[in-house]
Amino acid sequence: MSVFKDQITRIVQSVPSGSVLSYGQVAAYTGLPRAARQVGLVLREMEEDVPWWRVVNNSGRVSITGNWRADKLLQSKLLCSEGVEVGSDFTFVIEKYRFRPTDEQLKEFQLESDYREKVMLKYQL
DNA sequence: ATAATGACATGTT
DNA sequence: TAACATGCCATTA
Repeated sequence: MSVFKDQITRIVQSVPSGSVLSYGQVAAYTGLPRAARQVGLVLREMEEDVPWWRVVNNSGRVSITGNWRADKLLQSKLLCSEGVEVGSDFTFVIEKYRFRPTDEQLKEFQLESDYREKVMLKYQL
């Protein structure tokens, strides 16, 4: 298992029920802010105990495709069951549910302090 | 080594 | 708004 996958696992597992975060956000927390696409590729093969459905497109929509064990409808249902109001067009107001880690949580992602501040700025509303 | 492949993001039309 | 184009980069073939 690569470090990248390992980090993604930890990050996604730290997201509470009812919250969501974008692929780019996950990427940013791994220290590779431009690796959003890879996050999706990794999630595709992820373990069962990782709440993959809380990871969404930054524009506020469920964008999952080409996965044999999960599709947009399943993800939408899972999110709805957690209180995220997903419309029939698979969109929702992301800023209403976006996961905003505490300083403590961010530190657990082991990022350098100056980089950590940038990430904080980018994803606070 | 090299090249193709995307559950993306962002800026331009 | 929404569609399109371009940049990205860890994996895999």
